[in-house]
Amino acid sequence: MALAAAKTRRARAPRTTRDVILDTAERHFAERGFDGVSVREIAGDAGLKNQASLYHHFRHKRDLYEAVLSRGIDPIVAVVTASGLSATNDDAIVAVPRDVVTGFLDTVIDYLLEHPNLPRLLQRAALDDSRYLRATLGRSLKPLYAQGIKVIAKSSTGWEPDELLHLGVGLYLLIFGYFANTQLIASVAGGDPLATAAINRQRRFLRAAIGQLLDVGAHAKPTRGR
Amino acid sequence: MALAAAKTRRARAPRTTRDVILDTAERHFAERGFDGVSVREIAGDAGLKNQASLYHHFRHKRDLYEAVLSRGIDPIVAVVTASGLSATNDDAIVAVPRDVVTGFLDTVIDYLLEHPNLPRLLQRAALDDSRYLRATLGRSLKPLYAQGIKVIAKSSTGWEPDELLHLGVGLYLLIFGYFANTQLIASVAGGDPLATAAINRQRRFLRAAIGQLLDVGAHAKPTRGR
Amino acid sequence: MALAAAKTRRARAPRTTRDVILDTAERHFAERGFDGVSVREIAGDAGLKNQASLYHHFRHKRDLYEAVLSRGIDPIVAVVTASGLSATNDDAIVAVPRDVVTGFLDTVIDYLLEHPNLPRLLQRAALDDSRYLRATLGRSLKPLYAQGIKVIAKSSTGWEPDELLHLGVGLYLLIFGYFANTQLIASVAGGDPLATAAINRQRRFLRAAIGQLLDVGAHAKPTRGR
Amino acid sequence: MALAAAKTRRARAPRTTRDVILDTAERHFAERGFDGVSVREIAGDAGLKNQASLYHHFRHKRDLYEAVLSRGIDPIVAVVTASGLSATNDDAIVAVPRDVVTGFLDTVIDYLLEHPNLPRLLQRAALDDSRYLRATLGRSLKPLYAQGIKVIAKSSTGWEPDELLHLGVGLYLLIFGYFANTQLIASVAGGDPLATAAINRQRRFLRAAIGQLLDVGAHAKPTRGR
DNA sequence: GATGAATGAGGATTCATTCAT
DNA sequence: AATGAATGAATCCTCATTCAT
Repeated sequence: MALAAAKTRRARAPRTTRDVILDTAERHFAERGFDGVSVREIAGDAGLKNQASLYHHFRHKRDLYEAVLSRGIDPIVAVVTASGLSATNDDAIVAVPRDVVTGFLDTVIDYLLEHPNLPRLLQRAALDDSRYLRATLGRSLKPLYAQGIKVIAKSSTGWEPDELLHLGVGLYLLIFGYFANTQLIASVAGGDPLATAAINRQRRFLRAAIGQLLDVGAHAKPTRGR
Repeated sequence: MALAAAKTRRARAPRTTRDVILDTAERHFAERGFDGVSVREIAGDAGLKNQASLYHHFRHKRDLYEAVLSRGIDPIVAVVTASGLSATNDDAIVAVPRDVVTGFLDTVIDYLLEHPNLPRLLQRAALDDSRYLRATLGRSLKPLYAQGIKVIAKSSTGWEPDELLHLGVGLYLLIFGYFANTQLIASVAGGDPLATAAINRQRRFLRAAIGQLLDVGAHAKPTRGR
Repeated sequence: MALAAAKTRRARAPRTTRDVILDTAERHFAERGFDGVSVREIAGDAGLKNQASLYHHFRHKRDLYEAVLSRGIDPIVAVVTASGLSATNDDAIVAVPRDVVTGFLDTVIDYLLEHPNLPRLLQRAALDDSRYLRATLGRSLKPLYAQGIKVIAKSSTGWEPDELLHLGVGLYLLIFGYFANTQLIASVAGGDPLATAAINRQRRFLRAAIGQLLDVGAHAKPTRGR
Repeated sequence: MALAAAKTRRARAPRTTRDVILDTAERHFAERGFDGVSVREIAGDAGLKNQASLYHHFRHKRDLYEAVLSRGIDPIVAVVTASGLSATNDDAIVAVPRDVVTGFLDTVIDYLLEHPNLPRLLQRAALDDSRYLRATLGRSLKPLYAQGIKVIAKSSTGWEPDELLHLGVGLYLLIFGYFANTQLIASVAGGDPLATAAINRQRRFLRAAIGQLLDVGAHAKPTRGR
């Protein structure tokens, strides 16, 4: 399928200089942020002898950054879209069976494991006042979120309509937050959060947790208000 | 109570230059990160005529940053510790009743609302490979997390022991993630995530969600393994 | 001969930016020392519009300084080595006839007159705790000194072996000290120590003085000890 | 005598802050030069908590430097003047017997050993275009040199009158150069040039060398001219 | 497509010095 | 006599970017 094809291409095809630059930049931007990385570093680590060479491929540092972001975000959007959790026609949206959720989770997690820089990269972009995220925001992120909320609405029980937005955010945080904060988790909890065993625990935890969150069901929710 | 007193003091007491610098730096670091802020900016916004003056109070930019972090983290740790969710004696740890959880949530949320820079500041620090977080990590964050896991263990049902670490991380992400990502949420979901109505929805959502997550209860969890 | 050729090349060849920087830096470092000169000054006097340009050729001020030192010291070492006062094979070392000493002196003095910054530059480096001299020290200065002592041993009479090290230092001081301290000498003795007449007197003085120092000979040396 | 008294006073008397500053500054200026030392360093090492305190004793860094120089040079001039090598009345100048030379040498060397910073300090000042040395120059150094030449004239044989100026410089270089360049000597020759054994060798060397230089005597000097 | 060289602007930090206390 | 605080100017060095080759 798409992912395997991409993987193969990435491994076999003679990567262009542009791709090497993008890969290097992705890693650096994820690790130290836009302002923490210099064009010189990226160019050097990409095997260029001179920063000027990089400007042949990207007119500005910002352009490079946005290219890295797009290249990182678009496939994720595609993965989510392709997972059967969304539909182009609103009427076609139906409740998602639990095994589809499980499949979706596994697909996303697998993708993040293959692209370990992405979660941090996105979290950083999100913090940066969406300064550089703007380009991709309107185009793909916003509709994706809207679509996701609709699916959640169909697939969950017991939530008030206005709580669904918060549930959507919560699910996003649970899924991506773990991978974006591996450094902190390692420091605080010990062990490698990306080790196979830890990942499997996280898979189980996410399945159970999301299952619980979708089905507030018969549970008597505590008194609200305040 | 303590918070009100602090608020008053903060407002009335003749703030020292050092405090003004810290406040200004906190805001800037939260908004644009360590590398995105120049000492000149901080000094200027703090009312100093010259960056040199700042160096009279902090020997390095990094020192200032760490002072900002400590000043931000320590009270949070104190709030959590004082919330009745922890105990110095392990044997004294008991299951936390739901209304205590609710009180804890309200306290933390109130605190974060009063210090709106903190969540982003911490999220940024967490992403930075904990470079600058290290100092505070061992001292307060790590033991706080360990303590939290024990409380969760007593207060939850249906989780395997090795899943508790992930549950702890998940609860942290749900609570702090919302406040750290208000920019992104505003962009994607629209509306001001810090408006009173939104905050109240988030309070309700968190109460219900955390309730659900603590009680996996009789639910049949999906098959694990993989 | 070699010197003339070098002189011509220096004057005619299209000097590279790097060479211009080195020349400018040499003059400034000699006149005011490493700490007394700013990179801005050097860059400006070298015709660069910006200090940043200088950093394209030398990564640090210190690197520039060491390049200046090496470029200054190495030819002197070469001159001394080529003067017939040394030999690669220790067995080949023989007493140096007086006219060879005279020739050596003239060569060295001619060289110093052509590079009037060198003596001060070296004297400054020597005072600086050899901080920056280290690079050149082990490589050329130390072996040169060792070799020189051996030649002096063969060419002198009447000195105890352990006094030869001091004689070597003394000869060095006599030869280079005059050129390194021209400013002081001018102030104290009046006149221009680099005027032709003064230089000729210094040549005569050095010849006679070195002759005397090499041949303690039949002279009854005063009682020693203490 | 005077030196012993000074020594005692230095050790016993409650040194004033001003003296502590001068001592500290002397050491630092000798080691790293005027431009290589900051007022902050001197103040700190002198036990002051703030640089401002230093300005209570010296209005400018330059004033402090000149005070250090004067305090260092004046006693040396006094020592030389008191050594019997000079006279206020020109007619009273007579040839100096060799044992007086020896006594003079020992006195000077003893003094330099007690004030190990002085030689480097003076050598640095001499290199600095005598910028800061000028003040003291006319007052004491110039007449001292003139006087010294007269004594040398009476005490030496075989030198042409116009060579005496160079001989005077040469003797100065031999005596002070060793102590000013101990760092370089240590690096190049190995061993500690200020160890007792090395100092004794230097004493013997200087006695013999100066004896030789004063008495060109019957030696046939090489042909001059050029 | 790549690179050596250059550059204006700005980075953090230190400088000597002053002033009120 | 001493010091905390402040400050303008300067420090070394790096930034992103451009241009000719």
